[in-house]
Parts: sequence; C-alpha cells; structure tokens
Amino acid sequence: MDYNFKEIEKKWQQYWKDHNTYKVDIDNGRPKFYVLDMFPYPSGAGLHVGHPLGYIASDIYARYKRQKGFNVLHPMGYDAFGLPAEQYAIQTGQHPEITTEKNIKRYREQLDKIGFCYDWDREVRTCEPSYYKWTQWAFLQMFKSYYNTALDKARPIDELVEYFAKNGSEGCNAHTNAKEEFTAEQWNGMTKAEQSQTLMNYRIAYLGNTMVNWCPKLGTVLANDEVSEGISIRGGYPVEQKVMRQWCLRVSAYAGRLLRDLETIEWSESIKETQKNWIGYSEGAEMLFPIVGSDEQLLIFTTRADTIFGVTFMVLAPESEYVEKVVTDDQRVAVDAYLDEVKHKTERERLIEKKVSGVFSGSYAINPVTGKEIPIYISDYVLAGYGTGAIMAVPAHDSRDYAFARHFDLPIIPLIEGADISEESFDAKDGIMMNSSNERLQLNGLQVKEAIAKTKKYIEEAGIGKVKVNYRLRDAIFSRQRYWGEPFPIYYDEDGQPQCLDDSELPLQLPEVDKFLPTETGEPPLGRAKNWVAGNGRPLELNTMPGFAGSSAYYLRYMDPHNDKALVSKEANEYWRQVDLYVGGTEHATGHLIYSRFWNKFLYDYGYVCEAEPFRKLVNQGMIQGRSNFVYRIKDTNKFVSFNLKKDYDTTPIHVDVNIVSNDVLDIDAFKAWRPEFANAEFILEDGKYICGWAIEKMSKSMFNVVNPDDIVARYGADTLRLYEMFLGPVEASKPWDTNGIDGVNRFLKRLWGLVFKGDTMQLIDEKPSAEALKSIHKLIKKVSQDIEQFSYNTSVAAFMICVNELSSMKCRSKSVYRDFVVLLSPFAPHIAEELWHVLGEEGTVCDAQWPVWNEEYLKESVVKYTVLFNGKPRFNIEVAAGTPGDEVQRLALSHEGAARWLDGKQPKKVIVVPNKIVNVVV
RNA sequence: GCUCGGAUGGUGGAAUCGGUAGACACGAGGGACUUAAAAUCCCUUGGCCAUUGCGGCUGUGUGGGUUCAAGUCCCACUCCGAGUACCA
Repeated sequence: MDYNFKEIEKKWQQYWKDHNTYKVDIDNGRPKFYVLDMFPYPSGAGLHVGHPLGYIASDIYARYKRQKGFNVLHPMGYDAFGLPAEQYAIQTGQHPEITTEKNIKRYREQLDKIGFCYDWDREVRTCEPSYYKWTQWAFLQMFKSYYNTALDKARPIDELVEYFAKNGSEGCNAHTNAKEEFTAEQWNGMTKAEQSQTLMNYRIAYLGNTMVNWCPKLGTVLANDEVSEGISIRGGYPVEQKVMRQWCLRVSAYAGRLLRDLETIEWSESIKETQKNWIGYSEGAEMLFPIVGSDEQLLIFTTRADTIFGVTFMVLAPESEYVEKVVTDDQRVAVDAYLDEVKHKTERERLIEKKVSGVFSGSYAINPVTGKEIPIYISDYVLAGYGTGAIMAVPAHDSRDYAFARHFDLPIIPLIEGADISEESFDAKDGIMMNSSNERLQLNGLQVKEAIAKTKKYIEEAGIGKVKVNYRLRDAIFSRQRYWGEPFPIYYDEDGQPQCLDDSELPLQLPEVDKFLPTETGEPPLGRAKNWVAGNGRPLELNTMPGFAGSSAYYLRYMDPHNDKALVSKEANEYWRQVDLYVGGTEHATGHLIYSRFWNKFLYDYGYVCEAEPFRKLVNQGMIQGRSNFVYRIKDTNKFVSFNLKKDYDTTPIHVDVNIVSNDVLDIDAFKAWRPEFANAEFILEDGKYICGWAIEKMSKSMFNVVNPDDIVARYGADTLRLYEMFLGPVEASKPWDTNGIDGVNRFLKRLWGLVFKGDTMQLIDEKPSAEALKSIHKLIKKVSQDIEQFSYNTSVAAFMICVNELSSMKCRSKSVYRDFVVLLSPFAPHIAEELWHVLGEEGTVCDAQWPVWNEEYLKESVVKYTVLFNGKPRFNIEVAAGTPGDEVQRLALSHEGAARWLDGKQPKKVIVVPNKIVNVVV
C-alpha cells in the first residue's frame, strides 16, 4: 500500500467535519489562546499559492497550542464589502451580493482542501446585516462621543453639552478641530442646528469639511493609506486634493496612545517603526509673529525654536486662512494668480514637478525676538494640514527654506559655527550656536539641543508662544460614495442636521438600487434607492462606510459571533480578551492595523472590551511572488530555441504557462496544445529537452505564473503543500514560489509512510526503543518545540527529514517513537498524522494528543570529542565520557597541562573553556 | 532625502550566547535495480590544488578594527529590498 494522500485527506477532512473536531467554546478550566489570520477579501480570482502561507503558519501554531493544553480560538471569515465586486457589478449588472457569495463559496472549497483547523461555526462576513449591525452600532457610539484630553479617553457628548451650557468652550479639555471659542451665553443662544454644527467639531465620528483625496475615476474619496504618491492604490488612478464635507473619525485624538502603546505589544520592529512614522510625533513650539500694521498675529509651528535669529521670511500654505488677512491690494492680482495655479495642480503634478514656486503677500511680520520686519510669502511647499499651516523660514538650516530663499533671493543667516551654507543648508541638529544673541535671549556658544530648550523656556515666559506636540496622523475620512458598503445609521432632520437612528433600528440594511452608479445629479449610488428614509420619513445618509469599517472589530465578533444583543458579551470578551497571535501581511501597517487599534481603544474607553490593544503578537508573513517561465521564439518564425542556445539567435521571450513546465523543462506536447498558434511550433532542443528561462515577477494571470493550491493538492496532497510552503524559507520572508523543490518534501512523506508499511503490513511493534532512537526522537521534540515558538518552521521541516533518515537507517520499529513523531508532525501535516495515529491504535484524534516533552537525559552524548587548541591553533583531539560539559572541560584542560609543556615547553598562561567542544590553551 | 531591513555555493536557505560555515532540500554528476523508462536506493557536490594514503590552501558584498576565535561585534563604504516623503 503506497502513501495514498487522496484517500487519507478526504477521509480525515470528512471525519473532522462529522465530529466537530475544531469547534471551540469557552472553557474556564483551560487557558485560552487566540490565533487569528487577517481575513481575506473574496476576490473573483480565487486563492493562489501565496495566500495560504500565513494561514498554514497560524494553523500550525494553533494546533501546537491546542496540543500544549490551550483552548484555542482559531476562526476564519470574509472581508466581503469592497470595490472589485462593485466594479464588476457596474460592468455586468450582477448584484455584488451574488458575486461575493459565489467567491466565498470558492474560497471555502479551496481552504477546506488544505485542512485548516478553523471553527467554521464562528465564520463572519462583513456584508451580512447581522454583522454590520455592530459596525453601525460602534459608529453611533463614536458619533455620541467626544475625546476628553484631560482624562485621555472618549466620553459621552452629553457631558460636553452640559459643560458648554455652563462654561462655554473655554477650558473644555475636548479634542477639537474648532478654531472659534464661545461663551456659555453664546452657546445657550444658539439654535439647535447651530449647536449641532458646533458639536460636529468635537464628536469622535463627525461630519467635517476637510481636505480629502478625491479620485474622479473611482468617483469617491479615499483615506490617506489608500493613496500612494498621488495615485489610488486600488486601480492606480490620479487623486486630487479637494475640500469636501465628509464623515471622519477622530483618530488623531488617539495619536498619543497609539504611539505609546506600541511599547506594550510584540510586533516586529519594522512594523512598529512604520506606525511610528505614520503617527509622526514631533515636539516643538508654537510661536506668534505680529503682522506689521495689523492686530492679527501669525501662529507658526517649529521644532527648531533655536533658529529664531535666522528667520528671514515667513511662508503660508496657499489654503491657509491667514492668506486673506495678509494679502495687500497691490499684490492681490499676483496672489490670486498663484492660488489659482496651485488649485489646478493635482497632488501628483506637484510631487513630480517639485520646483520652487510662491508669491509675496505684500505684508511683513515682526520677529518677536529680534524685532526685525520680515516678508510673508505664500507657497505650496507649506502644507495646510500640518502644524498651523504657517512657518518661520530659516534658510540656513532647512533645505526647503534654503531652496526658496535662493529662488527669491532672500537673505540667509548662518547660525551654527563652522557650517558651510554656500551650496546647501545645514539641517543637522548639531553644533555650536552663533549670531543668536541679543538683550532678550542669548544662545551663542550653546549646543543646538541646549539652545532649543532655552528658547522654548524663553518664549513661554515671554508669552510669545508655547511648547507643543504635533502629530502627523490625520483623522480618517470615513465616507465613500459607493454602493457596496455599510450604510450609515444616520438621517437628516428638518434643519439638515445629521441625527442617529435608534439602536433598535439597527441594522440599517443596504437598499436595492437599479444601477450601482452615482445618480444623474451626482449623488452616491444610494441616491437611487427607493424609500431610502428613516422610520420618521426623514432622508437617510447616502454615503457608505469604507472598507476598513468592517475589518476594524471583526476579531471581537469571532469571540461571540451569534450574539444579537451585543458586539461581544462581557463573558466572552473577558475569556478570549485579545488576539494572542495575529498573522498577516505588512501592507496593512498604516491602514487596518491603525484603525483596528483606534477602534479597540475607543471601545476600551467605555469598557466594552477589556484590553487596550487588539493584537498582542503580530507576525507578518512575506509575499509569495511568481516565478514566470519563458520560451524564446526566433524572430519571424514559429521556431523556439532552448534557453542555453538562444544567444545564437535573435529571439523574443514569451511568457509560458508555468503549469506546463516542470523544473524549467517544457512539456512540448502540452505547449502545442496550449495555444492554437503554437500547434505547429518547431523546437531547437538541448540534450533532447526544451529548457525555459525564468524571472521573478508578481503572481498574476497575465504572466501565466499563477499557481493554484488546488492543483498542488491534487498532485501531491495537502500535507505536502503545507510542508513545502513552510520549507520554502522563513514565514516573514518574501520569496518567489518555485514548485521545483516540492518533490523533496513529498519524498519525505512517502519515506515516512514506507517506514510504517511494507506492502500492506504494518511494520511497527511494541518494542522498547533503543538509546539511539530515543536520542533521535527527543532531539526532534526539542527542535520542533523550540522552532514553533519562534516561527522557524523551515528548520523544523528539515529536522523531520533528518529524524526519518535516522530512524530509517537504525531500522527503528518501536511504536512509542513513531507515536511521538506523529504528534510532532500533526500541526504541519495533519492528514497523514491523523491516519498514522489511528494506525498506531491510538484513541481520539491526534489534535487532542498531548505534545511530547523532551528529556535532556536522552540527548547527552556518550562520548564527547574535544579539540584542544593552543594559542588558537588546534593541536590534538581527545575523547572523554559525557558529563556536565563545563566541569569536564575544566578538568580536561588542566589535566592536559603536561601535554602543553610537552608540545611547547611552556606552562599555559590561561585556559579558556568555551562551548562546542573546544578548549583553548593560551601559553 | 529620512527610517528600517538585508547581502552566505548553481538555487531556496541553515548556523540559538562570537566557538569546526554551508544543516535540510532542490539542481547537477556518477552508480545500483530495469529489456527500457518512471519510481526507488547508494555515492559525490563552495572554490582551487592533491587524490597509490593522509591532506593543503582559500572562502559568508568591499575595506579596516576588536578578539585566542568574527557570517555573527565595532567603524567606513557598495549594492539590493521595504516603508515614508515638501510634516517645518
């Protein structure tokens, strides 16, 4: 009987299903462990061989933890709202729900074939009303909250309303984007609509006029993480900056906590670093610069307060509100022309051009320390959205100011001794200050760092500014002009003000529309829905929520997926708490992984969840790239030349389907059948074979390099696929998929099978294992246990192979040895392990078998060989009986002093004892 | 530009604390079995030299340094990858 993976895998997949092997429930008698994969978006293309990499890694960990006695939660679901289904719907008229449903079915079939231990009873789909009810619910909680900066947490907006009625906005400790202050009388005198509008500046989910990334091609706004270099990540279309009224989430209020709490979680340094950069902590000072001939003052932000003596001009962002206040009549025409020019440039054009541009406003400001008058300019190198949208320019020590000063021929005053500023600015925060003293402030002779501190102190005392922390992190834009997303549980009252639906009206279900396009009047697709009104007849919001809405709290829903009273019950949340191990790609570093942490912290503030961070440990699996194959057609012929002979001909490389190439050898018959135009192809072969060329590219249909896991499973079995994906290299590393090595792991499984069965006869017996066999298996137990904890799965697979070779060569037939082997192998190759488990006559399933523990006694060497070095040079080898390594070596080294004299005629000066069987004697 | 990774045979990759570099696998070469092929098994496989013996030299991107000992630590550089980018 050969290793019949088809039969085995079918049999046990059915068994696990019939016996609910992977179903989990709260069990207070056992410690919990929560292993989670980033759930997939079910695309029409199905899974390729790269997708399961992370799923296999987490599956191994989940199975291992279960065998170590943990109650393991390991769920799976679908991030089912999204753009591709909607675009497909626009093209075909097919409802996104139908295509999504179809794709999910296909994903499930593919996943099932690989033998994952998911508890499918807990499956979630973000597009199901019973799921998005809780997305909508969370949004409403955010709408009804503000961020209290004194308590550093979210609080009910009603508390703020009460405060305004008593004290106005002064000292209200609320995170806000409001510029205006108001008194209690003013507040109380406002109409309901005015109050509602004012509160929008404080709510955590708010409707605000913000600069958004507008993508005309997609007809929707995008969040910052959905845009890269002025191009939309989905689709690759240009994106413009535009002010629009959009729903936003006050993520920026949480910037400090999002940054601080990174210290409490076990994520890779690189992804923490990415988040740190994205949040962008920057400590500096805000300073006021009076404007000549005006009561207005310019408020600027700087991290280099020390350079105040080198300020030779000021710059405002074109969108800054100060612009109107400083532009003079004689500069009006020039300024308007410039603003117009800037407005019509897209983000992309600005980034590409990168040339210095700007215009003089006509006004001057007064340097509050030197008293000098300096011109105020307007330029698009200053961003409206960061700091105050205005800067003090110090051309000697900032490269952008330097470029601007050179372009407009403005003075440059060096402030650091020895800095050469003839060609470029000196930006480093390092050196001794000069040109920086007067009767008010003396910085000359100080180090830059001391000067920064001294200046900050001075400006606070002199009342011209204050120390301030700025974050780069912006509020998340939360509305999309799309159909296939969560509707907002918001209607508009007679004043046009947004109002909450009642919790009892949730979920607000996505309505039917005749077309999935914007309306003729340019409203979002929901504008087409009939009767899209709340229970009171008022119109409902037409936008839908973005993709990250549904994925922000899904890990909580898995804890209690069928609860219709709460997102998650207190009981379930307090048992499962947080995700202990989260596996997914790095591409979500500044999107999902920020939003999820924000969402979780918001829920934490109200006690809906008991952990401040959602994902304790994060492992980023690498991307699997494609390995394309090429054939080389001789120009103007239908003749193809083998790879190593192509240099003699003028050829065109053509992508060839990697599925008809094996170890770079082309299957010529399959090639002829592949495309009609190749049916009569001729070949120039080497050694009777056609060798293809290859290249590493993205895995995609157009490159014909997509490898489908189903095909691998059909050919080699799921266990081979699982082992091979792990064997390819470290889970975290990106690597090309190369089917070439898969025979090696497949051979390993066949060899293992061959040790158990000869023909149909089971070879194993109840036999006391030899010391040799015990050593081999305990070495494996130690290695695999340690490897799994560290995600070094590739070296584990190597260890399995070594062990099988050892057991084979020592002809070990002891059941107890194989029993341990099978348990160790089961997380990696669950099907064959389950089969052998039963062959060995064990009860239950291998999933519940206890993970074996290694015994150091068995691992000891009976004889240890030592190399003795003199002055680092090996002189002789000796063997001694095993003992405690350190002690033995000490005595050994000293007892060989005679030998040292004998060799060198000298006494050893010192004897260095180091691990790994080397003794070094220094004479 | 800034930040963070990385560079080891023909290939993917091992080397846990600085301690015999190249585990394991692929590929390649040779052999056994076979009428033949596939499958399977055995041997060789970093490079150079020697191979009627042992063996010798060299070798982890480049150049220095620390150390009895460096792929690993330090300094400088080259190249590659990722993130981010007029963030004041």
